[in-house]
Amino acid sequence: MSSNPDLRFAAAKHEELATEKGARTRAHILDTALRLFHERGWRETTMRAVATEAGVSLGNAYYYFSSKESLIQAIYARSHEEHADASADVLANETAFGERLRGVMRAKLDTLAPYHRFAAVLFSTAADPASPLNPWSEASAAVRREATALFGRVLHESDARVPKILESELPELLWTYHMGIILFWIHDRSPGCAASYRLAERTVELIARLVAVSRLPPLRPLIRALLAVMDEVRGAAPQSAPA
Amino acid sequence: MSSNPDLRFAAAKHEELATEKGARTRAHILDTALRLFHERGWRETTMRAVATEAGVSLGNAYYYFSSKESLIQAIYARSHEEHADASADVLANETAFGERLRGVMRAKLDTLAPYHRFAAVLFSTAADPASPLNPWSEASAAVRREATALFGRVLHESDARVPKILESELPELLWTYHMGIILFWIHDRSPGCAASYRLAERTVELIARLVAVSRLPPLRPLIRALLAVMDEVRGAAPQSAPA
DNA sequence: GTCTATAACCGGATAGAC
DNA sequence: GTCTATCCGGTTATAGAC
Repeated sequence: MSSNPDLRFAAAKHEELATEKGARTRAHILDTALRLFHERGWRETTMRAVATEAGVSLGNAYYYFSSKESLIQAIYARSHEEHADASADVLANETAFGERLRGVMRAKLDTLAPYHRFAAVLFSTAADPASPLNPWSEASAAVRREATALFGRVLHESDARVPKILESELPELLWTYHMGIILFWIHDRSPGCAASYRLAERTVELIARLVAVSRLPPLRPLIRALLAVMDEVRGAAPQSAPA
Repeated sequence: MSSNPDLRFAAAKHEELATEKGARTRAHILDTALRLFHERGWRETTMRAVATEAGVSLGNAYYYFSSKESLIQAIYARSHEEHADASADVLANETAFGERLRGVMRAKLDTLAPYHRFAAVLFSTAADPASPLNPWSEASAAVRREATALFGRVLHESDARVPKILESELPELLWTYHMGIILFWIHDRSPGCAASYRLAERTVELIARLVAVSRLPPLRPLIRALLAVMDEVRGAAPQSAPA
């Protein structure tokens, strides 16, 4: 995993290939940034403040993180790992499809919680097709693949029986769904993001039901049409990230 | 419409209440900005360049547009009006639901075309919950309502027969769908955005079919669950826009 | 080569005079 | 309503230390 240059560019460059001290400096800057983002928010935290608080010069901070955004990229990768860890338990012990999905979605919201304060910026820069943070960008391909695989495990090691044509596509559909929940969560101002948890519960149930009825004959052509659309979407828009 | 302060704040303030000259200056700055965004892109166009090209000082440009983003807001409102105009024809003459929806979606893509070059920024800032450009924000409420009403006309003046419980909610679902198409379009790099048109065609057909089968008894509980989720989503996340 | 620092550049935004 | 002058913060150039 950490050998993947897309996902782990900075880590590979500094934590593996470079010196011990460099790795520690980098980690320290990242931790400091994370703390300041929590305390003050994203816009309110200047790179100068991050550098000062971390006890390094501004130029040095930029040596490790090429931009303020790239700090987010590092946080993004960290969050994904936390989610995978938090999902391990349900994935190992549950067999019911609905329960597995519910557990993974809960784990997602749980692990995201500490980032809620500045998640808006994370997502909004991620929405820019030109940004490497964009989920469809090359830079994000590795994380996206891994996350999709996670949803693949939700499905394939479960008791669910779905039509063959749908089976291979469903993980990606589930990943897209989970992005939708995140979008909602970003806007969620309810205490403890309770609304997001509730929404996840309901939609998980809805999806479980949809999966259950997916074998009904009259729905077959609809599913086929849906998959055709997905192919279409996947085929287009593979832009790289221009500077 | 222009009496609505949310949608038309700047316009109301300057085009209606202020002087002739001020209105002309404002329009000229906006036109200049639009041209420069086309020619150079968003990031590459500086406020200084806009001011210089428009023949005004930097401070003066900021007198009319409180931020670089607020230029986009003005463009956003303009685009919506263009869409409504371009949709008038199909809405007046077509009766088949699928055809009406197809026409309105085509009109959307047609009218959006000139903005494709810098649409990414438009959308990415719009994804920020704190941004007034956000479709769910108070500032956008008026445009959203109008756009939803447009999709209401697509449905209600058509020949489609849908279950009662769905009838009142479908317009908002269609609006959400149309946002999804826009998201795709933003990423679309195919010549003339042909992929987006194709996707719209396919999804319109898919939706028409879904609407047609929506009366199947076994789907009734699913629809009910879907509507419950929509209620949930609507209830939450009504954040205002902090500075 | 790896790391750190200082000084400067650039552009968004604001203050305040006219 | 318009300007000039200035601030502020992201980013870069570059020089040197280890």
